[in-house]
Amino acid sequence: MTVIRLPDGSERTFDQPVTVLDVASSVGSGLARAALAGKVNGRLVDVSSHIEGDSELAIITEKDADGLEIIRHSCAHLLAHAVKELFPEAQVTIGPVIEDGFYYDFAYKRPFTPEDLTAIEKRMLEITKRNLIIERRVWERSDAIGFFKDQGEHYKAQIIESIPGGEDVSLYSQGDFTDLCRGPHVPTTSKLKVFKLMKVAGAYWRGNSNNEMLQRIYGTAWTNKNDQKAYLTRLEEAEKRDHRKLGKLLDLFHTQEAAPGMVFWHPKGWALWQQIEQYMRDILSFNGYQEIRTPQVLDKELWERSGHWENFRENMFTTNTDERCFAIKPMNCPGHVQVYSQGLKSYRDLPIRLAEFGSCHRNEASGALHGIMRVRAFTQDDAHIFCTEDQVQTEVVQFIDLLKIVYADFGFKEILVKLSTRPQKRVGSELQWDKAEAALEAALNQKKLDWELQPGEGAFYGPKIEFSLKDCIGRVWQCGTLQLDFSMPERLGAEYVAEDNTRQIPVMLHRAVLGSMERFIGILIENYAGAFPLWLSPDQIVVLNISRGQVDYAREVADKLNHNGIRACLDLRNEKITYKIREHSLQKLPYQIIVGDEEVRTKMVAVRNRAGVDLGQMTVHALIDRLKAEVLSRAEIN
RNA sequence: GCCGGCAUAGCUCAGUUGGUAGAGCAGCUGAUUUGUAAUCAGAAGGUCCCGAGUUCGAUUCUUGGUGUCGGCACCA
Repeated sequence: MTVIRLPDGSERTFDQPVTVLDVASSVGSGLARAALAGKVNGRLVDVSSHIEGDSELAIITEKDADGLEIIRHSCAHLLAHAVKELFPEAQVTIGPVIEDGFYYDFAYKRPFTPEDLTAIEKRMLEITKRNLIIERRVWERSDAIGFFKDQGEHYKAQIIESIPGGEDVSLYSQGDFTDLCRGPHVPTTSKLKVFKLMKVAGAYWRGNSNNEMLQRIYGTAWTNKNDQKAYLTRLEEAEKRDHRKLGKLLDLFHTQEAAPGMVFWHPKGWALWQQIEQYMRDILSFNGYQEIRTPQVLDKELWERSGHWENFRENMFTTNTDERCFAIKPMNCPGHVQVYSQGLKSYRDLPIRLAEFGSCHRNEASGALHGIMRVRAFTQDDAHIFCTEDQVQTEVVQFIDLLKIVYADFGFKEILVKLSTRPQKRVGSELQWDKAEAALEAALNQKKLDWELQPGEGAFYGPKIEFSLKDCIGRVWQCGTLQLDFSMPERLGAEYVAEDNTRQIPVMLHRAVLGSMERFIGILIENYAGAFPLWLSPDQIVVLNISRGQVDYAREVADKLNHNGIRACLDLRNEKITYKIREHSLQKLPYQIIVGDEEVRTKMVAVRNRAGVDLGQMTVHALIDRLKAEVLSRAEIN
């Protein structure tokens, strides 16, 4: 006798062994039809799977998040099936679920074209209509390897070969197509209804650039047409927020062939930059940092000592002048250690926090460049904290607090936090790494942050905490970082005199809140869609005259605003007021002042915001007070 | 760096089955002096990314670069 407990608490008793589908049928035929999989004691299984012993069971349908995930996974198989039918010579490799969809990697003699994608998608649809049963079968590992080798599927055979010996493997078949897979899958191909192939791209076999390049086909899949349509609309909308598009539209910056991966900042973009930089400067000085400035170009020898030369020589810009080899700094840390090391430091001086808006150059791979998010010349809001081991935890916690305040002020609500630990290629002893990793983990837990572990992703000199933000289409970009470094101070000879009069080596924390100014501004543009809050807007308000008669008064108003610290501009062009309003609204300028004969007479101004909300008439002084309050609050408009 | 796409006026984009190109907006000139998201008219604007090849002739075809876009790899 088997007792099955359902999520609503009810129990069903069966005399003989049952499958998930049997249980679903016993509840109702509707549920049986909707069933995509089952969750038995927390483990996802196929509907056809047998339930062993008394169990808790949830029937998974398309209404469950797990259901959508299974649909996407099955769509990946469907894609592989269609490709094998159309291109029998193509070899299949892997096809996982990703956010909003799935992909599958193929090895094929020529690249797939957009026309191929159309044909493949059509074939996928046909296969769903065949209503093929998707069957799971467990094979012996060696049999499975033979099976795929016989079919010329060498990649699949390789994947199974890398599964530990002795373990059985599960294979899923639909019609003539069989793929290695853990599952579960939907019961029949007809369950897959809403999907779309999105793009093809190259991807290395097993993610290793020494391996051959495969072709990855990306697709999206949903439980219903509306969700898919909403997703596609979301992508279209996101494109309008693209920082490259807005950078041009709002005249913030440009790039050109003469300087790939480097940004030309225009007056408006630079005004935005300056606001951010000044804001950070205030925050730093309030939190006990001292700002410094270090040379752009330093002797190669210093980079050899720091270890950067050995690790990143390929990505460093160098210059040979007067028979000496210099490197253009890719990092600020060696420079900061030089400043620290001027004059003997006492334990009483620590912690010392040296900050720099450091301009760095890295010769990034051409394919890595992306708008202003990944560039070759960038400015870090960098700082290095020199402290004792005992002070590390406090400093890390304080930094996390500071970062949270800053991100909140810029309107970011979703911050992804990761802890990256020791990489293969590293300096420093195992003991140092143990201590460093433990210290960061302790701080994260003390702040009760929701963090993810990234083993092996740390810097060569120490582990790091990464704080990432998402761009308009959900790509994740690392911004803030905190790196613990027990090695660099020693390598570069930093020390302090301890309480017992011995010379000790300080611990160094590398940290940046925004990361790179360029990247942060790029994300800021996308998050606000170019409609910045008042405190960040390059131009905060524009004064518009209706006709020639108000030119003098308009000038007077703009002057008064500017003299009171408001970034005001004038538009006295001989254009209709509706034309000017439209133009400045499209430029996302926060506020507009309209002055006509009436305002000249009453010594007032008529104010509206970029969304078209009429704020009525007021005196210039009242307006200034209002704007100043809004700037201080850093509030978002509308 | 790797795989694939793209590169035409300041911007957004048409176009040429090989005969050196066109629109809208912006800019310029003129008229209009306007009350809350586009006033009208005129003139002007191009190394069709760069180099080589094929051809009587290349913006178009071939090829080599550069930049850029989408991924992959990388990211101190």
